[in-house]
Amino acid sequence: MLDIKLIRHDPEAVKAAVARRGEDASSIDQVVELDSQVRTHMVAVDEIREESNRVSKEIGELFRSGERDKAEELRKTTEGSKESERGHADAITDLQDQIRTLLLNVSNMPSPEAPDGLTEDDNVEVRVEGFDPSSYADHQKVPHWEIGEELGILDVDRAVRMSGSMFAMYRGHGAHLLRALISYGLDRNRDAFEEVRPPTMVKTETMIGTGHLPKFADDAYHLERDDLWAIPTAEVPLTSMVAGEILDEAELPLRLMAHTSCYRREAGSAGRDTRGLLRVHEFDKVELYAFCTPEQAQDMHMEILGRAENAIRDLGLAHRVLDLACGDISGAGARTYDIEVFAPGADRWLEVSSVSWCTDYQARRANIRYRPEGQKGTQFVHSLNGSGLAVPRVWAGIVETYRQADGSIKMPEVLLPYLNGMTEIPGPS
RNA sequence: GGAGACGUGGCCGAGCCAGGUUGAAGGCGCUUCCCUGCUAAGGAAGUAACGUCGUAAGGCGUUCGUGGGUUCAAAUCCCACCGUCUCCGCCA
Repeated sequence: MLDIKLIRHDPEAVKAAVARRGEDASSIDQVVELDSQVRTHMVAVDEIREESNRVSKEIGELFRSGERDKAEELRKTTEGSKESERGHADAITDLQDQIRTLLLNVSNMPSPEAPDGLTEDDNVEVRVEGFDPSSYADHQKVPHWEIGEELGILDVDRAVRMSGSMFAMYRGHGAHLLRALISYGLDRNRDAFEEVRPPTMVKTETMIGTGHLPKFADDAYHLERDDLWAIPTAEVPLTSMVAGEILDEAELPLRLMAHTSCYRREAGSAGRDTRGLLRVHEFDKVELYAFCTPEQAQDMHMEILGRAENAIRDLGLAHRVLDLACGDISGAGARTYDIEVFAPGADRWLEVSSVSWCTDYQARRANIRYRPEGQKGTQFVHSLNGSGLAVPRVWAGIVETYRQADGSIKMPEVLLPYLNGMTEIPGPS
């Protein structure tokens, strides 16, 4: 959520920033207008309350000194003020609801450094590593869904039978590889990030706090009977972990990581990318998350990006880093870098991480503050998040990239400590 | 799922039954100062957030789990919800 004071103070700058995303900024003008009405009513309410507090106190004193008649007389004078107060108070509630609804649908202002442009075609390629299209042998040009079936490590058909399309089931060595990737993703960040295993089903208000509701209700799974939502990412519980709290500056940056299942209905993408693991309703992910001061945010952004990229690099996967154009950054982000892995079998780039700096947009919404040392008062923290390791697509990249001529799959060196002696997934017998 | 107890400031904990000088006693913690050879002990003062008006000093308002209600007046009475604890039941 954007800062109402900033909007009040400099609406044109806010509109200009929002417009860089290609979003309609007219709601900012509405907010300014509604906000000034709110304050008019607030002054009125405060004045009425001040008066009635004063009178109440007087009545109390009269009662205590036994002057009941005078008290009764004074009480009569308060008649009517209540309705008036109620009228103003209701107006405030109503106006603030309108403002909130408008603001919840306004995305964060992109960083001035974020590249111009409205679509993914405008994303800026920051670097490409290990990618040479001519270097792939024929045995690598087999999509992972075919490899998975051939080796019995990925069973899409049976997963679909029990859960419907866009669900997958890993088996045998495939399941082992998945488990190794999760441990690998967590362990390499253990030096600085606290490992958390949060709930994956949360209350409605939790989803609202992180901005996934009400706007994206169609993208999430909802258990009606208990009014619980399946989280689309660990970002949801990790943000809520400290929602409403005031953190000590000394504990910032607060680095957290979590492995969870993530659940997405993918409502808008029926029929797209449905083969294999390209897009699934349920997947495992190691999420990196940090709360920090505005001063620390830039470095933290680079740190999370670096950690996510190193994990991919050390796995030996061809990848590239994109600096997302304003129009392609998701709602809460001010600046986002995507990491994409090249999958030679599927013959395409797969997004495996999206590292976002959300400035104080999420913190404002979830009310997460800190007390700057030596200063009075509190300030909103900055929040940052990025996938440390999104399992299915990395799994796919490994299986395709490391496929040998005999159909076996060599395991990347860095995973060996997690594989109990398994150095390859054997080829077809 | 059944029965009962409970939710107060950074923390502990009074107040609630009998509504009113209670933004809330007392203690701990923290900050500043005094005293003291050092430390400890002791003394004094201070110690919330948010909103709004104001150039400012400051004023006013809101907040005792959350949201409603009763009342001139609610931490205190009523209702709903959320959560915690104890016992029983069930269960990995």
